[in-house]
Amino acid sequence: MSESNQPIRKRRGAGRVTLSDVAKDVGVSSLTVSRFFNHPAQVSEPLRQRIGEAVSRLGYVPNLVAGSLASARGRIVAMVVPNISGPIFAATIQAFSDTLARHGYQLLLASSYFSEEQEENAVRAFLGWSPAALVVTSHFHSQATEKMLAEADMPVVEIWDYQPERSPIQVGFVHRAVGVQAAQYLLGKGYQRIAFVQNSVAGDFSALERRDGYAATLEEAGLTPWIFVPHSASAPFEAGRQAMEALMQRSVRPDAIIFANDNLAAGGLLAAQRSGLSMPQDCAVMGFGDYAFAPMLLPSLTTLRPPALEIGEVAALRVLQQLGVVSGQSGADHLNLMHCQVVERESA
Amino acid sequence: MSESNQPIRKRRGAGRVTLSDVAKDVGVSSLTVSRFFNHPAQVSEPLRQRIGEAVSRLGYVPNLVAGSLASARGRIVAMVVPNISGPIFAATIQAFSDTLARHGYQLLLASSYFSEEQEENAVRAFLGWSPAALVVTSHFHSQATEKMLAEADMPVVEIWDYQPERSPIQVGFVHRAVGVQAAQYLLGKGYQRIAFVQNSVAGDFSALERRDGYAATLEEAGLTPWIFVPHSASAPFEAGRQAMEALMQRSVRPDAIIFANDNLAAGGLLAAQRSGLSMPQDCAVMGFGDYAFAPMLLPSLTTLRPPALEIGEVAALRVLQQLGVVSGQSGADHLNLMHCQVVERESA
DNA sequence: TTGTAAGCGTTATCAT
DNA sequence: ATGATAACGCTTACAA
Repeated sequence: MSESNQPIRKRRGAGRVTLSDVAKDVGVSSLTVSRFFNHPAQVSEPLRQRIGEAVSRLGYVPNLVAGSLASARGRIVAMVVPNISGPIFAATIQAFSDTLARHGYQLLLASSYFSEEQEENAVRAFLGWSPAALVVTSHFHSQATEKMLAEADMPVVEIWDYQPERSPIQVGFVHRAVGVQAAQYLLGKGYQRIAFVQNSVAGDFSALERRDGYAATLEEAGLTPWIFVPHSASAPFEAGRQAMEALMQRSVRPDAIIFANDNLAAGGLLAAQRSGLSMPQDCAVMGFGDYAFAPMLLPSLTTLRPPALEIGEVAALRVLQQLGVVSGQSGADHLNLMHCQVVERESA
Repeated sequence: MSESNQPIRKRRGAGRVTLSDVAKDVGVSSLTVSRFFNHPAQVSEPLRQRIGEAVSRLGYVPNLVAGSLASARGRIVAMVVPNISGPIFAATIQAFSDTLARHGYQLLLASSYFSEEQEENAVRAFLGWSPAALVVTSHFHSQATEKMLAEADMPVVEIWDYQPERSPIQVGFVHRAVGVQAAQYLLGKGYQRIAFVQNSVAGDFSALERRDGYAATLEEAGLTPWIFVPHSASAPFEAGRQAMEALMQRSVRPDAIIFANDNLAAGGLLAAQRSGLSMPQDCAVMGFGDYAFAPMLLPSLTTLRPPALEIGEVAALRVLQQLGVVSGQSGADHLNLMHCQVVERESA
């Protein structure tokens, strides 16, 4: 029998090629191979050649899990958004993920569906991976989540919102100001009886902030806010239809409606068409989000365009700066105020 | 001085509460605390009580990185899709992520932008995390990616495609068949001069398979396929417009056009409207994808609806079955053939 | 520029 | 039902 005392040791690691396998092959210590990856400058040129050759010949894939455990800094960034498939956050996720990937970081993603409980679960699960950074959406969190964010030993970013008094890095805009912006736009156009249709999704608190901005602006102008609340269970389109029908059969009709988002607005517009109304003559309509379909509706939808892509990019950049991966001044750059833009089309 | 010989040891682990901290607090070995999480049945009731109490009092968060290294099976699943923000894959990602999360698995996500090179990079990066499973989109991969998939020591799933002869689990539909389906639908409606407009994105090979299905069907019917190729650099809307204008100023016009996807179709429809054409009288239009705006166009868009959400759900389920997390028969369930559905609206 | 030794926090093995 | 010990594969601190 030859060499039968070779340790079997295939218990766990299923025979993957390891750092020391490469090291053995080249005839150096595993430390040197590690340096080859993390500090190539510290390895001599001839050695670099031979190691590089061995790495690709052996098909070595660095075990990032082991690396993270050893260094306590994994190249993963975790992100929680209300939803992935909505037209709003997808662009942010995409930009965020791409910017990270360009620097060797991967994205761990979960959605909260505007539920603080689900957000909390996601954050808790993420923390176990000790990600390099943690990104959450808006400043509305459960107490437990707040606590985790405060104690988390890593950069924390809040996106799609802007609360200068909060300590996590803020990348977004002030929703209340967006409500003001919408109301002012319509007032400037001469509309007087301006209604606001709330989102049918209960947990969308940011939409309520936009509503508050609208209400305050109307009151300042000496007008009475007029808020319609759809049945909370209904789907967006349906809620928009509901709102439009209810509002237009009043004896005193609104002359303009701000919908909490473009989905609701689209539902409203279609309902109006069906009733033979012609917009914006009978009633102006304004949305929020500038979803892909906004320019294709009839009439095309006037709406507010949030800087979705920019938020993703800047958030990623701030994370990378905090991690020291890319350079950037330190000042008050935890504040990143952005703005929505009125996209004027036919409906208002 | 009291206890000044306490080991400093704050080198790396940044003072997080560990398993053995909890164990020390309760007065058991860390092994028992580990069991409390992974095999609760093996821990006696009174101990379970005390451990549970200590865990929440100390705010212990399991270190998933350490756990993964020790057990060589992390609760992470990696997924590569062409893009996140497109209207097509978002629903799949959402459903996939949610189904996984329900079973304690997290989603690691990256996008390839229909580039085999970017896909390869993403897969390579993911493998380092030794995810529990790996999901990629379609069967078009670089050689190196194929090799990695073949050698990966974990369940591999290909979604949005169906190639029964391939070994990874297949969850999706046959794109060629969808091309046939579209052509047959239009032929059935009596259209004769049916054109196909290719995607302007170069790497979208699946769209080419749909085209081939269309071409074969026309030839079988004794008709000549008529394929329009937009400038490869142009954006989808723009490409659709381009195609529509080019095709409609021919002396012999098509009486129906199949666009590679709904974005192109929307561009085409808008261009037609602008030229004063009325669809489908002057020319029928059919898309692919059933994007959110399809019912809101004028005319509303007839298109093929892919089972996006279902793909995500089933893919997640198959992964969980392979991992033994949920039960399921073993047979030939690596094959999951689904179908697209013609959504008949006004445009064709 | 290269190497040695000591963890990182958990789970698998084997024992009691 | 519980525990002692040895991995898991890598990186940091300290030497040489």
